[in-house]
Amino acid sequence: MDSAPPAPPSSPPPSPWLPFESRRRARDEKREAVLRAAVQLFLEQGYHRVTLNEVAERLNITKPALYNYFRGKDEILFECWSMGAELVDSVITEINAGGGSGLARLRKLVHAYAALMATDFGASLVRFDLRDLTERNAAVARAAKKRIDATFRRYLADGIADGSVRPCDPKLAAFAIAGALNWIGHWYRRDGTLSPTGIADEFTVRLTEGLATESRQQMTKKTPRAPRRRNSGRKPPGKKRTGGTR
Amino acid sequence: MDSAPPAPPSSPPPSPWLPFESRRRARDEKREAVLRAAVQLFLEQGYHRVTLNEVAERLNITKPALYNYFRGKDEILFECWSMGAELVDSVITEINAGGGSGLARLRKLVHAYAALMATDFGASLVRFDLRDLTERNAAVARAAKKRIDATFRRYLADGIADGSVRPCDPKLAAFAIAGALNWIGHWYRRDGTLSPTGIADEFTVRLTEGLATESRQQMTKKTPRAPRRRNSGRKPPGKKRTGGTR
DNA sequence: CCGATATATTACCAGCGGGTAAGAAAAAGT
DNA sequence: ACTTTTTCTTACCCGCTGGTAATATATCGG
Repeated sequence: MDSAPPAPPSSPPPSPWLPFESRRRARDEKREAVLRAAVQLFLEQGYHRVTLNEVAERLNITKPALYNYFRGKDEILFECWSMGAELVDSVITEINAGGGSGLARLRKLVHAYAALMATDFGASLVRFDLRDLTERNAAVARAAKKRIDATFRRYLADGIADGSVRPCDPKLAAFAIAGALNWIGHWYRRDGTLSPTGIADEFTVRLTEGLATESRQQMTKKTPRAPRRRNSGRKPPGKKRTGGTR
Repeated sequence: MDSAPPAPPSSPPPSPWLPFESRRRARDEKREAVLRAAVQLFLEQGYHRVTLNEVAERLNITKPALYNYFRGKDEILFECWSMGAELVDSVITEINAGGGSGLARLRKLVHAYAALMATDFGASLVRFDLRDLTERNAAVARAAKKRIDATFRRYLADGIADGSVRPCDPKLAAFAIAGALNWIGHWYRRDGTLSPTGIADEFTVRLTEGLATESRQQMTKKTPRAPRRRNSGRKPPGKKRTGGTR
């Protein structure tokens, strides 16, 4: 999330491969540029309708050049998915680090997750079909999904235990909440009238108002804004891959 | 056109094309058999991974035979989708015919919709990608989706107006509810531990408890069972297509 | 300026899968 | 029984797209 020192002092053009410009940027930057282009196309048109030629063309290169960075189309898909998974993971890590009741943590998660669903890599979490991945990578993805689901359930269970959440079935409640959130990734449009933060705010109240023990409980309005530098201890920015290879 | 009487008195085997049996059933029955086989495969493996050969094979016929009933693969997809849309439409029609407060009707819709998501044709509503359709058919599908969304919003707005629902933004609330419901189509498994009616019951309370004006309002427990096809009264069996062609 | 290495290109292949043409085999009509 | 019509099969095509080989061009260390 807050990794990679923004950029060397130079303007960041959309594509590092300007037709005949200095194409000497670091390998990882190019890799990421491929992912950004790919995730956008995949979301726009759907994985199967996007050809590698299209991805390459958008980057001013040709198809085989992609194979310097990825083993194949499905690996690109997986890496896009992983980017989203890492975002969620870092959100969860941060919430876990902080305190609060079960309900409070649940609300933080709902808010952050809703906002994530309005981003490309976030949406890719729910719009890509894991069956397009190799069995190995699909297993990694399933595991990550399971962790996320478990987190929702744990916050709910914790909330019931500490009295901040009304008794309910955590499994089904988590499905309901996660479902409403995931669906954002399907209907949200950048050019629409609703802003990501607006959606996140509204969903936070809407999805938890029925669960809270006190009807008008104080809604901790702590929008994390810029994450303070104070998490210097845990989570080093360096390549914290979720796992998965081919 | 729709002269075909419902069915000759005989048992309905899974496939009307038993290897070398009497293959003289009515055309529409075969058409539907294709759709049932197709929707199952599409959900199992995903549209793009299913070949027409596979569909045909499961029916003990060969690929070109399918072209006697459909113009192409994408039309089969659309017809599957339409089956689901018709189910939802009939649910809505039925609820509209009955009375009740906005909240009461919303709850009926949530309950019926949740149950639908646990069926093949119901799930196809949210698991199929409309971009695989021709532009013409996609437009029909979008229109149907819009009608469904509008219904959710209307019930909410009605509920706010008649005082059964707390004031809220109907648009976002509808998105939240519909999202949670639609997601069922993605995680529900026939062989799981949760029953469709159990899910429907739970979701009905979970998704509306926060909206109700009175916390413990009487939950009208009128399970309308499965919306049986061939409901003799309304919706004449004759090709009441949603629209759409190629 | 010169090899070595990373990076990109041109040209190509192979398989898959939707779709079609032509004709066999049932069903239905007469 | 013979024709007509519907239904289904065998055989085929062809375009598309992921992936590869061989080669060219930067980039960099020296």
